[in-house]
Amino acid sequence: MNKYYTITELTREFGISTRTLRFYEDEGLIHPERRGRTRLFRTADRRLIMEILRGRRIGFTIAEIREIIQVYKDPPGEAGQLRLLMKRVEEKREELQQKRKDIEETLEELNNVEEACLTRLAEIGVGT
Amino acid sequence: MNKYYTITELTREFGISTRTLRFYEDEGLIHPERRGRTRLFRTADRRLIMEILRGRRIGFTIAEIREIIQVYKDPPGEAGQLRLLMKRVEEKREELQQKRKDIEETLEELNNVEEACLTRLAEIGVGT
DNA sequence: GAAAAATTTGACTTTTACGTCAAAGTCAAT
DNA sequence: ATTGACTTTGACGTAAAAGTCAAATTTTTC
Repeated sequence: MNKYYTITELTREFGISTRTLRFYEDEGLIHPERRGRTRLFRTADRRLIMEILRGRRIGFTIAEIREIIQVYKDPPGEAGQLRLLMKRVEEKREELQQKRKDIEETLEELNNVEEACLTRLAEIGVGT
Repeated sequence: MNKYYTITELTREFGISTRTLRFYEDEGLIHPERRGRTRLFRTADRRLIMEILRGRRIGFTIAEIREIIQVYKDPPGEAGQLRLLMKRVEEKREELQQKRKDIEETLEELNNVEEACLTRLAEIGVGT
């Protein structure tokens, strides 16, 4: 079938605007096909968008996301480049591990807040 | 001793600028004491800054961070407010869990990239 | 107590990631 | 062929989170 997605189908699915997708195209993150001037999105484009949005949720900048996509598209062949890439990977790993730790600590705090709320609610009104 | 920290001590420790700390003060996140016009930071301020930076790393906005600080400073007493807060806590929890999942997936991908690099390096140059 | 270093304030600028039009083109259905 | 929905392009706008710069104070050090 090789179905095409229209731009609004995708914006609805992902809760983003057409402006956002156009922006991602301008930034070179996606390259939907065209019929005339209208963009036609393939399944591959859709998957890529999902990855872009994941990167966005994590807090990656457009430049970082572009870089990641780039590496997947054509991985470096030369040894120096490979080592450089590995260094960058290691940096990113540390950043993400820190972020994960931050998140876990914050989740803990959310638990405390919730408990405090429940306790307080029990104190003032008997009904839950 | 009840030591004071100067603004630059803190900027150096946390790798941020004085502008950032002033900005956080303008935004009502911190309230360092003053001797004349100069800011004097206490240990409590320092801890608060650490929490602000953690929030920042997670991707919280200033407004969200302010809200969190506010809840800690004076938790709501009224039942309706408490329920509202619990709802917000639940939303944040889901957001953070999603983010954690995103991070874990990305860490997995980083592993793959690293392995691919190592494989490729082994292929081309024998020396590691 | 004078010079040097640090700090403050205020105003203006920048960057990122889009939002918001407006005008024109396009396609699907009537 | 026209209506109406959708899409594109381009230009300009915006909000958040600082950065930058200059001038005035203040503090510290010798």
